[in-house]
Amino acid sequence: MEKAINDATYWREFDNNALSHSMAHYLMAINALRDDLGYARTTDVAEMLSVSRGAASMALSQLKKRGWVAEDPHRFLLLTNHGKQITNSIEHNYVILSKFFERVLHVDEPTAAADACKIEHLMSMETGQRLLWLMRYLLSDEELAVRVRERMKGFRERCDPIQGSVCPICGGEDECLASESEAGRES
Amino acid sequence: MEKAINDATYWREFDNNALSHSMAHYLMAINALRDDLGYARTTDVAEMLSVSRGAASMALSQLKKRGWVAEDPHRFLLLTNHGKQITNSIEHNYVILSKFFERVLHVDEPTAAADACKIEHLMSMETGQRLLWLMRYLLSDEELAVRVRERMKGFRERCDPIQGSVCPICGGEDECLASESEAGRES
DNA sequence: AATTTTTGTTCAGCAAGGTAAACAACGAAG
DNA sequence: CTTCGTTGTTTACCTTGCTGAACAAAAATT
Repeated sequence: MEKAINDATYWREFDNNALSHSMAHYLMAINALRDDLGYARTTDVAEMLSVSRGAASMALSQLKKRGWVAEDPHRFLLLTNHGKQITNSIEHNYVILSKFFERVLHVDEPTAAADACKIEHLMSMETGQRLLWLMRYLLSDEELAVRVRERMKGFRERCDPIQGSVCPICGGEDECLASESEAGRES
Repeated sequence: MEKAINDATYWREFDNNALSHSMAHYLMAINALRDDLGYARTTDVAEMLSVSRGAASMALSQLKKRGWVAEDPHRFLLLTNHGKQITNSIEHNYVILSKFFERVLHVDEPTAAADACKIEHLMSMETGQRLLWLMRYLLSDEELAVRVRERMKGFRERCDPIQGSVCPICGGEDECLASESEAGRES
């Protein structure tokens, strides 16, 4: 049976997530800095993330304690193998999401980036993998994919009801898209 | 120009989000209880979310202060119009996401629900709307969509590289899907 | 009417994640 | 050698969101 949207086994997994949003960005900052500068220090991480050195210091000591971050002989920050794996998977999710939003859904770049950034560490690898499959297919040169893109272009522009389509949400016959425009965004 | 993944204007929006994950679920709990029981009290909300009555009491007083929750003449909890709008949009996002994961990506139900639950309040309405468009199209009876579903079934099963396809992530020629299986999930 | 239960609120405490300020330690420059 | 700037850590404090315990008020029972 399907669990309710408020089922406690689901809704509280949010906080129990293996890696918090901020921790993910500390890891990615180390990665980016080592690529850009060849090294990463606490101060550099703090500056990149626009947090105080104190906050960075404490967060990084947490990550060291968990075995995801270490220091090289020159006392520069370093991702451990485990840390590198985690970082890669999150960056991977970010790229999949942002490119999917931009190239498949044609969401504008800033919105795509913002949405992907919030979601990257929450989407399971399972879902990310399958989203990548879909995107690879829809963006391929395969004749069918090309025709779908063309067809979807018109669909998006006119937002026209598809013949014989049943709304995947309400199960109804096209009312859903219309009724939903009422639901505005809050302040 | 494209902003970096760690750009502070993006990564810290996570905490500045208009509505936190837990607040969203307090709102949805009220909604669900009024549908199920015809009323909603603090204790009912607490029980549905598996939190203490104290936590629910404090969270709800926050939501009242923000004007999203009120009390009816019988002192039962009530969503204001504004609160109702917000709740609807989040529930809408949840349904879009979970159905997209299940029916388009064929993710198993528990994973789809867990992922959707974490993301529902973070995905913009813009992106959600477009995702709905895509899903409506891909699940429609239109001849092209049917053929795509059939084609994707084989694609998923064999995970075969598509002829002439360029990996939307690395830009390369099919190495990306392979190299990515290294990136395991952490503990 | 008196007692017990349920309900809702408040309070102290904890954890995550920030800030600002104080401070130690190192390295370069006078 | 001393002084100054940078670096990294620590400390006190804030906010969100939870727990558990104490407590008041309302409902239900006896």
